[in-house]
Amino acid sequence: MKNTLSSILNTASKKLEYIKNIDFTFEKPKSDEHGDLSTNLAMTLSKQLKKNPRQIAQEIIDSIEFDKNIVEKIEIAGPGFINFFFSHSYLSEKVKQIHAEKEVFGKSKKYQGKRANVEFVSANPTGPLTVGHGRNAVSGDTIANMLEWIGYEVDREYYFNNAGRQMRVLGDSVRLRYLELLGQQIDFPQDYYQGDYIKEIAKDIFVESGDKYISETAEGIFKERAEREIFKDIERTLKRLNIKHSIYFNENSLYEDGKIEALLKLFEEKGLSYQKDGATWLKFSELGNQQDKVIIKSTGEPTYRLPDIAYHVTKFDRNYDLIIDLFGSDHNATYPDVLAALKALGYETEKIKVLIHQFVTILQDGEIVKMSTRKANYITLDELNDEVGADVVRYFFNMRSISTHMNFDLNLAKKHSDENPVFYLQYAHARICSIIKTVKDQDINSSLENLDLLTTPEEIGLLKKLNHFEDEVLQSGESFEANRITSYLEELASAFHKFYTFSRILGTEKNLAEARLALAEASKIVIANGLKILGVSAPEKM
RNA sequence: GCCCCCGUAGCUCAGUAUGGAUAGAGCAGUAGUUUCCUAAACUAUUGGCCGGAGGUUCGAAUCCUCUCGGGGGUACCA
Repeated sequence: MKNTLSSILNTASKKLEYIKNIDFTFEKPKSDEHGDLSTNLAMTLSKQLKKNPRQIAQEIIDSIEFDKNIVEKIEIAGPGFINFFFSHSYLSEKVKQIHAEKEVFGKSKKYQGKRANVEFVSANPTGPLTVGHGRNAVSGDTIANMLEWIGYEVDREYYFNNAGRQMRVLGDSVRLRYLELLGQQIDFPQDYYQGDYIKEIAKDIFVESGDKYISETAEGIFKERAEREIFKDIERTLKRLNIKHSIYFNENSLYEDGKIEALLKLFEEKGLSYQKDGATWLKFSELGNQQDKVIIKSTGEPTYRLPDIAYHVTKFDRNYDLIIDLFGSDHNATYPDVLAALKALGYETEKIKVLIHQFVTILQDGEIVKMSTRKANYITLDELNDEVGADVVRYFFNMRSISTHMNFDLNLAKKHSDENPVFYLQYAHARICSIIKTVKDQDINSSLENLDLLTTPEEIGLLKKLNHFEDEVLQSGESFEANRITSYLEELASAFHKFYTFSRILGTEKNLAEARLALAEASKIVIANGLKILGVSAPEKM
């Protein structure tokens, strides 16, 4: 729709100098009286041209050439909006396109040939994924889906770290539990991992090998075993949500491949690093950030910043056109340093989009549950999945903007109440499947020949909604906002339910019945495609 | 102290990028709809000083300043 209008408006550039090289923007007016699409172009131009916006709007309208078969009328309204009303034949033409394109309807080639990397989850294997990780996982995977729909070739990447203090503590937690099983008196530190899964891993080792590892260090078998088991669980949890990463990037490889060393050398050559108090510092204060930070501790161990920077260098080396980092707000202090360092090294940091999602607050029995992996006080993603199912989990996380602090009322989610709109969408889809089956039995087959018969307000409302799908997908993908898709689908389902209520297929004159069936089938395709983007199933029956 | 996010209807949230036309939706509430393709639906309706105060503008939920409230950060932890 927007493309069609852009090219129509461009015809005005033959007569109007100021229309040249303008990137037209359109919005969908809130009220139907204001047309199908609208632009505030004349109002924007009025400042620069110093003319009355309504007068500019009139000039534009007078200068454009358009086909009455596409645009029925153009109006100037309010302070200077130009409102466009599409013709019925243009709107119904979309039904033919949907029938022709089916499951690829809505896909765009705009970013064809471009490659994107979406890094998400990236939780270290220290325990089961929590509800908070769930938000990250679902958002990341859906963003990847949306990018694919607008033409990108996408890699889904998981970055993890199996060196460092965190994992050492994990290994030692298992070791202590193991010693406990051997009958030793242990002192289990408070800041160690308290969860039962630690005891289970220790028990497995004990059952298999007895006291064979009584003198083993934390870094050996204990850490290895814990990491392997926990990672396996994480992958299984993600798989339940239909999430699968294509690349697992291990921090260790950065050391093994000499990437860290090379980076350190580069910093030194460029005069960006210096030594102080036995540590190596990076001059972030000269790169526009608040203060210098340590990249190598006096103990010789790097801080997380150094491998993070090196890791992002590899993303640039892998030639992505778009690099997305998705993480929780607890990490919001780390990315300015990484970006500043990359920029100083000459990388095009504009390619990196850092998306930060806010925390999920869990309400259980009206009380906020404070979560901490270490204290084992959390609700796992698996538990949530058990309670409400993957469709609800995916839809729930997708329906809100990632920047919002989300309240997740467990009791409510468990209830399966009407408050969850995923059922509303799925029901619309199931209903259509049911109609198609019923009317096929009565020998009614959809036809694209008489779409001009679709003239009731409900039919036209549905046609209009279907016409917006491609624009919505594009806009969602470009802004990385899945909640645009969920809102759109809810409106589409609502338009369909209205159509269903007022436009019967059975008992209607044949040509009209066949046209209505074609419209219903088109709605089914679009709902299914939208749900596909979100990673939610489209059931045939409910 | 400083940085990031949030504050819009009883509840959960859109709308803020690019300022525009009477501020939207779902749920809850109220009143209705089914001899008829799935009532997990539909129709009508109640409900708002867009946290507050200034400012910019022909025009502000949207931009600027200040302020109040909530969350997350601010390590030689990740």
